[in-house]
Amino acid sequence: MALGDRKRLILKAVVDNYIKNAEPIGSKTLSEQLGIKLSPATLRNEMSELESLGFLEQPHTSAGRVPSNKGYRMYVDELMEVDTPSRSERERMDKLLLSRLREFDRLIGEAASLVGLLSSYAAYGGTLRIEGAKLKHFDMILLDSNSCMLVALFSANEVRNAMERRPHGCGDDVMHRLCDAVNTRFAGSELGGVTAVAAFEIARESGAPAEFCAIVVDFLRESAASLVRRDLTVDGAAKMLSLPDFREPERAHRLLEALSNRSASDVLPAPEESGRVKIIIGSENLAEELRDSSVVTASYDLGEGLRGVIGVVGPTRMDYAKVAARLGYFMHALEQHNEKTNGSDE
Amino acid sequence: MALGDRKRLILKAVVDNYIKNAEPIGSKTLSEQLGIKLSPATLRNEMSELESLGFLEQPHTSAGRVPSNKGYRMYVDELMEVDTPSRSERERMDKLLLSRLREFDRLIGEAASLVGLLSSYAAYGGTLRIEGAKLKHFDMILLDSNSCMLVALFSANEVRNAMERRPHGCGDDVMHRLCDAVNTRFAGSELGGVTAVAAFEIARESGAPAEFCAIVVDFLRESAASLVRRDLTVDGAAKMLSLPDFREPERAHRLLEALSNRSASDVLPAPEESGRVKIIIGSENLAEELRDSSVVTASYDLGEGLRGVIGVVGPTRMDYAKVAARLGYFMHALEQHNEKTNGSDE
DNA sequence: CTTTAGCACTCGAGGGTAAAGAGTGCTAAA
DNA sequence: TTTAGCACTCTTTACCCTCGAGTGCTAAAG
Repeated sequence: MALGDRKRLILKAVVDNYIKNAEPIGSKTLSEQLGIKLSPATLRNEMSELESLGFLEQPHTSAGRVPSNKGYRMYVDELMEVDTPSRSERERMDKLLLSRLREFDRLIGEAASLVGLLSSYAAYGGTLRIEGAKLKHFDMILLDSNSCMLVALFSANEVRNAMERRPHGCGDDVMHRLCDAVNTRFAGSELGGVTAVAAFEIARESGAPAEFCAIVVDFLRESAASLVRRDLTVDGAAKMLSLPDFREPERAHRLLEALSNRSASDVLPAPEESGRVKIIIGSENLAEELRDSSVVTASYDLGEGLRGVIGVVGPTRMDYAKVAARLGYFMHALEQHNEKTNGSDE
Repeated sequence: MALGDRKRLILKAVVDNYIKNAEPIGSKTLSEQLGIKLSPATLRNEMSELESLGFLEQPHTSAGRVPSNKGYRMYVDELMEVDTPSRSERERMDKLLLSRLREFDRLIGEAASLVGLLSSYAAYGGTLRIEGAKLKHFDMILLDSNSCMLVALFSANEVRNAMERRPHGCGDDVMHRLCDAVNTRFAGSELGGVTAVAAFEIARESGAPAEFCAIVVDFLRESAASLVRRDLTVDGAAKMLSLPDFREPERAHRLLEALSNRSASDVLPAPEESGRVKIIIGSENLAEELRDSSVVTASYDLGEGLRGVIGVVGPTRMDYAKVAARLGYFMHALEQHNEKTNGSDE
């Protein structure tokens, strides 16, 4: 489907214009805006052909043309120009990155928010997925004679803790042996196949009550499970209400409902190759309610199973170039920083 | 401002009706719905008086009447009937309460969500405020020769942790002394006036590098600060778009923007006496953008400085009786449970 | 004195028509 | 191959009209 240069130019102009103005564009206005000199009549012919090729659509007989999903696809794949983030935008992203290094999930959530904000419209969400998280260390903090705190440290520095009643008549030495038993047995493993049997064995090895060991094992299993997949918030959806695309309230309603009911992982694709920006246009969306919206996503993979996707959701008429460039920039910065840190760490 | 019994009855009927149907009610329909036999003409007189007293309003000359803010206030304070939660509603709330005991902030957030859901419309948020949180215990988990984890346990079982690089050439004994020094100095205190001087003193007592002690002190201070006030999520706002009150898109936009930009503590009042349900109607709201919305809130106080408010936001036409009863029920259940637990704990 | 029936009046909602405007496709000339 | 001209289509907007719900007022009835 090689499109002639002139058709490509015209298609690009139509999409650019529609993204900017949210209104169908006709031959006359187009002829004024287009770089090359072409009469409205010629453009009418070209546009009519682009329509029969499936790149454009007419809302009704006598309106201008609007890009079809196929048209957006072509635009995104071949036509759009890179829209480099401005200096101040880059600074905001860099600053966010540096300020949230300690709290990774907030970082990802806020990054998505910021990108949505920078592209001046759209709602955004993020998914965080830690695959094969390994237990690095288990410990207990003995508080007093009848309470203690369980602490589990996993790869990617994820921590989980829980307060527990301390078993009666169980000296510090027993508790320490329990810790050691858990660590020798589980440290470095994925806790995938932890069974209740393990609790008994640990109890035998350490001399701690079986009941308490069961609590510890459950804690470990639940903690590990809670790491596997975490959906992050959808934010900024309200902003979209002011977009002309959502003048019909029911369309707005549908989208907002979808964003608040569906989890981010429903909306966003599975993480891919790191740094990769992916664009899902209208009907390409799996979720029924998003068929007239688009999603721009970027994947990251920071090692240690820390992978995920962040994404920006907006109408199909969204400013793909802008969003993609900003997501791309952030991801690039994130990975660069990660490499640097890991380099000095290991 | 003692209102005659008949006027009270009429006002109640008008508000009830408007809450249900979202449409102004006129004398004729009212006369059909009212218990006592009164002709439309009589009702017109009464309603006209209620209007000049400020309890009712007319959207325009020839529409029915609608309650004013003052009318809602009267309704809420004296007129509305208790709307006891159904058995299944109570069960849902009880179940939520029991299933989330370990994660207090999630509990509060989800409770608000659930109450919003049960009352079939409205957005909801919650604020959690831990006042005067005291450090219960500080500990370090020594992972390997160059990393360790700081753990701080505060009252109300709030935990904070951070990974830190372990100072070079610093034996386990030094680290333990450091822990002890921190605990003897700070355990049981509010960490309000912790200064950098403390870090030097701890360093001197324990023999740990001053630089590392400074890191520890900063960690403690930041952790304590992060407990003081936490705003919880606003959820379910999208549902409100289907309410007839938000047929004008800009009104919907204004409210949703306010809910996503303003923090929950901006919208909700300061926590009050425990279990107290408070209703803020329309113009009584401090936040400008909420002047045509209402907020029903309930405060809790679980001791140990664990106080807060959860609230349901909706249009002024919201079903106050329903929301108030459900919030009240949940709070009651929460406090009862809390008393029971504390009773056996201490 | 209170309640009710009657009546003229007001105002918004809904429906239909007409004019305006934007854009198209087709044809024929450049 | 491009362009000018023209008839045609379709939406948007304005306007007018009618309908109906609801009101306030007055006067009669209880």
